[in-house]
Amino acid sequence: MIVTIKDVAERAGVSPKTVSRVLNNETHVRPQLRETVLRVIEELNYKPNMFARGLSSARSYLIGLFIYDPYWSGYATDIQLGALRRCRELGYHLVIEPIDPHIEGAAEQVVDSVAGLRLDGVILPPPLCTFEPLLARIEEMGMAYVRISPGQDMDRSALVEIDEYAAAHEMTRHLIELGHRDIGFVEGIPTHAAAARRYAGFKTAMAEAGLTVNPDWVLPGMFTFQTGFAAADELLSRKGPLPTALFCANDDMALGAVSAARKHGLEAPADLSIVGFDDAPAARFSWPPITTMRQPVSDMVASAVDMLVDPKYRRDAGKDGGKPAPRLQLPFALVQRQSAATP
Amino acid sequence: MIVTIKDVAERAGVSPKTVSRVLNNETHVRPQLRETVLRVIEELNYKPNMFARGLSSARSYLIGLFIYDPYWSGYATDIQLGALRRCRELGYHLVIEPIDPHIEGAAEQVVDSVAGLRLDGVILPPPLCTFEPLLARIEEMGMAYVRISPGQDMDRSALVEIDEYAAAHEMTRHLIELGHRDIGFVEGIPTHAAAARRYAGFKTAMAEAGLTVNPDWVLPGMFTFQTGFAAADELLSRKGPLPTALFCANDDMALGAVSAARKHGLEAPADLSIVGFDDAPAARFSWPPITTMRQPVSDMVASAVDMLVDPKYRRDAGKDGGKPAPRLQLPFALVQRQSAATP
DNA sequence: TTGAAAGCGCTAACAC
DNA sequence: GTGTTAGCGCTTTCAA
Repeated sequence: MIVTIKDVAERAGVSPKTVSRVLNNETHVRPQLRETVLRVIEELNYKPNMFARGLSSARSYLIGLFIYDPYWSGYATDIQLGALRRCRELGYHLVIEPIDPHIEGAAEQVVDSVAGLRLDGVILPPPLCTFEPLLARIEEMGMAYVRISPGQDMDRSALVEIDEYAAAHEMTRHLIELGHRDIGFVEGIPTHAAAARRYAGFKTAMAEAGLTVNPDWVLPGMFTFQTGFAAADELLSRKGPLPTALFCANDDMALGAVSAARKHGLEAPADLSIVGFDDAPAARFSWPPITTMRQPVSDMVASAVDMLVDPKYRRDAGKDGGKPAPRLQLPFALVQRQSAATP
Repeated sequence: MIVTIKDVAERAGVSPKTVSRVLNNETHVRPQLRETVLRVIEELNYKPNMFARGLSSARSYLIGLFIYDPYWSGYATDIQLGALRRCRELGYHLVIEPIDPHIEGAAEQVVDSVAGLRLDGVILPPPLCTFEPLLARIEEMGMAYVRISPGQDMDRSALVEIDEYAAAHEMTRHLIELGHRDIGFVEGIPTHAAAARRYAGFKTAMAEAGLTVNPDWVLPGMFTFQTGFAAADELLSRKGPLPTALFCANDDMALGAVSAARKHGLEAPADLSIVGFDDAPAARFSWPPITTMRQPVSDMVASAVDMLVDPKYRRDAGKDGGKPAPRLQLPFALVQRQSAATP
């Protein structure tokens, strides 16, 4: 009923070890023999048992993706898709584990619970990539991991990112070139280091253009629709002068801001230009479509998978303090849509 | 370095088998011995190796969730959360596998690729729960599976659902009681059987109230923001008479419809009542918040996990043609928010 | 370039 | 109630 490596070996007239060699693309197999084995594998529809494999070798063909995203923004969506896609391409499987940093001991518990899975590595997107208890436990267990856009501790582990600072700088330039001088900013989660770098890029671009940042127009946000809504709602409720443009640190908040503006009888971009960051799916389909900064999130996570699969990151690699942790920077791109225009 | 069952056994002064018994909550272990073993496990921070376990037993402690949701609606979000949560509670892990039904052979390929994982079962949410090639392959492989809201083939396998028909009926009644007589409907994906049952519930409720369904006001949709937007956009562009309420077969489309209405200078609910279905997270936070029908999606999937973990659904259970496939129906609830009012 | 033997860490089956 | 024995299906030695 269930086909094992022995069945394949018998039918192909070779030893199990030879089949194993073919399976793992090892060298030292006569091309002709390899062909035969491959054919038999096909014929018998043989699928190697991952458990037997994992038990006797150092690899599990399993990658972990740790997430915390209670509001399931478009960002988290892309993260998953990228990981899923590349895992599929490489013959790996993805194990997703949510972790709530606010729950005492949650991180440790999750890491322990996957310890038995012998994951080949784990991927840490924001905000978990800067969650210290989690990092500590992962390192303690000797697991390989790659962080996505941590924005700090750059030499601590492999990471993939975009230049958040430069991207925010470019977005701000875009607003300024459109003719805006009074620009507000809705910040992201304070503990998310990338959020700080976006704000830094904004501030620098303003200063370089000889513009001052009005502190009253810098609002707190948590990267969610509601906090974007709340920030804009609060801003637009005031008596004083208002900015002509609002730079939200991500798309979900920009969407919320558009909604809040509407509540105040204001339309984007006619009455207020609103831009986001990330290029989440919803930014494309909302009304108006949101001008944003595209981050190749899927590609970033796919690269993270690549790093984990690469032999030198595997858990049996051993630390060679020599090499610095690899740091991959992917390109970003301004996506002009209809939520921003001349004031 | 790595703690095995033998280490625990030695330290506790028992045999490995006894440790195994404790691990698996088997009977026939003296309470006192059990205590000792548990303490040693704790002390040594022992984590059973899933591979060894899976290799020698029939269980993998792995559940598969197959999804197809290119637009990552709120529905898919809840599906995942429910599965993740219950798996965590039961000590299982979730392996997520996307399948695109439009790609020739994709289903077969995915099922083959997880064959080596010996999943304890797979969960099939819409629209995959009615995708024949997938079902066929899963059955061929002898895998246990539970479908979510398939709406057809009710005796084919275990399933979890709500009474879509009754729910849509109730929502329509709500609109009618609000005073609406001219009600439009935006349909869901045609191949999604549950979508048809929602429409049926709508039609019956209308008929029962002596109201006619204007076929011009029944628009096609695909359960996405864009198709909801497009449907409403098209409807509102017409010269003729317009409905006073629009029942969208899910929340994402309702959100799109709200957006389209706005494009035409119409506000919900003042100018047009718009309701959805599902109670997706976004329905709560949009402006206006969407009146919708709550489906306990998370609980439904959690129940599906329970079914799969239950011994009698495990892959070593064997088919006993006697028992009918279990069918679990969970309660729904009307959630009145601000997108619907009297005409 | 190939194969034989010895486990990997756990649990099933069977003793005691 | 508890322990012993024998694998699960693969990969790793190491020998040929």
